[in-house]
Amino acid sequence: MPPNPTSTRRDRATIEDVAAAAGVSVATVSRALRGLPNVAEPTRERIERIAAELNYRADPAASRLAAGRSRSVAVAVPLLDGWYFAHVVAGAEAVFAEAGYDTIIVGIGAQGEGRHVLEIAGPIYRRVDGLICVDVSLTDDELGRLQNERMEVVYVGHDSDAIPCMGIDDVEVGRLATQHLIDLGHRRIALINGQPDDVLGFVVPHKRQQGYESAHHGAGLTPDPSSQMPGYFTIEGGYQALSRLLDLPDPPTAVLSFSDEMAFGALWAARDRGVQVPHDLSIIGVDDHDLSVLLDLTTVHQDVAEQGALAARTMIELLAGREVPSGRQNTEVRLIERGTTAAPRR
Amino acid sequence: MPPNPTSTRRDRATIEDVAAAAGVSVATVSRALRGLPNVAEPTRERIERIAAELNYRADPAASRLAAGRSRSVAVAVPLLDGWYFAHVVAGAEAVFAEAGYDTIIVGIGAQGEGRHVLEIAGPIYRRVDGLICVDVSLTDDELGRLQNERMEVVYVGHDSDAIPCMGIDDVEVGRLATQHLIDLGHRRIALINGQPDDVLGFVVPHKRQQGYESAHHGAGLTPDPSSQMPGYFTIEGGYQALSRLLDLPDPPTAVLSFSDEMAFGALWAARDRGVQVPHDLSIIGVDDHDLSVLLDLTTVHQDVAEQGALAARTMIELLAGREVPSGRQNTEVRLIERGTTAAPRR
DNA sequence: GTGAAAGCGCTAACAC
DNA sequence: GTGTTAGCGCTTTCAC
Repeated sequence: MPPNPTSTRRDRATIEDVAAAAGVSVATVSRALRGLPNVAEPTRERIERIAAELNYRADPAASRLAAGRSRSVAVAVPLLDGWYFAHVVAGAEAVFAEAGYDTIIVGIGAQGEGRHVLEIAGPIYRRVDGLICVDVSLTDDELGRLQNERMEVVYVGHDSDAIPCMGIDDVEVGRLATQHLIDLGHRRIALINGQPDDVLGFVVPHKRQQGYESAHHGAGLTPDPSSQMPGYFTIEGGYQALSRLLDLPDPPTAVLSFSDEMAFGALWAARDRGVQVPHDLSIIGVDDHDLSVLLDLTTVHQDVAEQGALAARTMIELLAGREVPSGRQNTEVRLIERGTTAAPRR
Repeated sequence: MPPNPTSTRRDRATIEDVAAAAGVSVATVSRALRGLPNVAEPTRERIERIAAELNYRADPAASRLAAGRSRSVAVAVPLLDGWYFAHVVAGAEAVFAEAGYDTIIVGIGAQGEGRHVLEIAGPIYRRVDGLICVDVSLTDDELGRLQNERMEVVYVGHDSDAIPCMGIDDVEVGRLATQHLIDLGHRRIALINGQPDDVLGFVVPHKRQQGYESAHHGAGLTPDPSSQMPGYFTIEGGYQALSRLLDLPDPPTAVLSFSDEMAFGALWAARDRGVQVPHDLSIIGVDDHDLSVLLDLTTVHQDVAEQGALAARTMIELLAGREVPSGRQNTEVRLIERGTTAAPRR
């Protein structure tokens, strides 16, 4: 075979090239470049210099294969284009990038009709060191299988006592928002919820609903189940939900929407119907979406990017083998009073 | 060394397990499972059945190392939480997932101050087969280096004649929006642009501005450079930009914002100032953001998710070794007239 | 149509 | 503190 130095394989320096140039073995190069002990300082410096000159970087596939770690994590979300999910992912990605981890995104598809984690097992299998599930639930079996493959799992939104979970106090969110409406004098408070009835143990709306109910009970009121509509966490869903609520024989004077995006849809429906907000109807959301201030929407603020960042930091700790308390870690929420809520007209 | 069969390595079937169970060699298993020729149909079926039973999937790191392809792509975006970027990524991810590719997201950081592609080389180096740059530019040198490593590159938004680019006709966008305002009778039409002066050859605002200018010229008008403000493609930036425009000695009667999010900021500023839209001021955006209908914003519609999907399909073709025409592939745009534009008051 | 064997580029024992 | 070496699990010639 003729020597063919200018062919395809001109590309990249390997660890052997660095070792040869530095006059050491590949093992030493590997140690030096990963900051492991047992490398003399002058040796390390020389190797680092040469590696830089040669523009060498370890092939991730090769190190994954040899070491069993890929320095990448997956973030699973129902849909990528929702405001909430985009912000969680953004928060997580920034932290992971900083720490040298790659972020693989996996869209599960909303409404449970989509791919389930059984299927995302494909992208995830042996490809990532950890998985962050954002409002995506794993069955015990799935969780067990992942952990059996030495994968770390962190939840955002969902709850579990087996693994670390980031989120907010959703019961408090429901309570806070409902109490605000009750304090204003409302008695018929409708709900724009998530799914009609909960598909995959999506616990967030359940908990918010608990808060909604407890606020009612605390005021000696009984919530009316017939004024609780699914809004699917979309603008369109919120529109539909409020439309139906307004068709009720005894329509509500106020509505709590479990997301700002659904509240936007509700605002839209109200406008289409000629219903004056807040005079005829008060609307309160949850999230404090970037546009809520513009639409003057009263809402419960949460820091979504921070939850993503927290999840990422927790994951990094876990992957570093450090102990992390499983269970919930909540970020603060607070009521933001704006113009879409007021006392009922009578 | 004592045999230790029950230790850590209990996890997963390897290709050898499948080969043994099927009574064939690993080579045949590999061929069969990847749909390559030269496998007898009964053999293939048997192998597929056994692989399924054993829940076998090829280790991606091992195949990457052996084959040089990782079946994953990177999508680089300035920021992940903008509406536009979230939708491009969502569109691309769905297509990639369908085709069995993993999607790695890489946030570059807005405004050029962030990490540049030189640095994203880290996550990207030998880790992905291709890179989609969304409003992120590569220098010729960077592009050359990537291609030298046999990576395919596709642009969304940006322009290049060396590689395939997805987008819209940005000149037409600027022209269409400006013409709409001119047709309504406006003569002092301000602009809310992207960066103050263009950092990294971000060509999209430039082209929209060309359209803005050509519409002016076509009507015998001369655009006023002093009424062109940077809005940084953020809500906040749009707010600031309109605030400054309203402070001008001779404020505009209409403003074209190069994104709906900036237009939302402008709407907000107008409201804060007590400026009535559209009576005192017309505002038109670009995007047709999900919330534009709610804010009754006149805008130029584009299908963002489709651009991401197109980019992904193009990338898949490229990676399959099929020919793809380099150069631009535009999706349709159209004017959506809503309530924020009207004839000037006098 | 199928198998044997040589790597892909790295990490991790272990020996020195 | 450094080198040797045996894999990691797959793909891919090349024989048969």
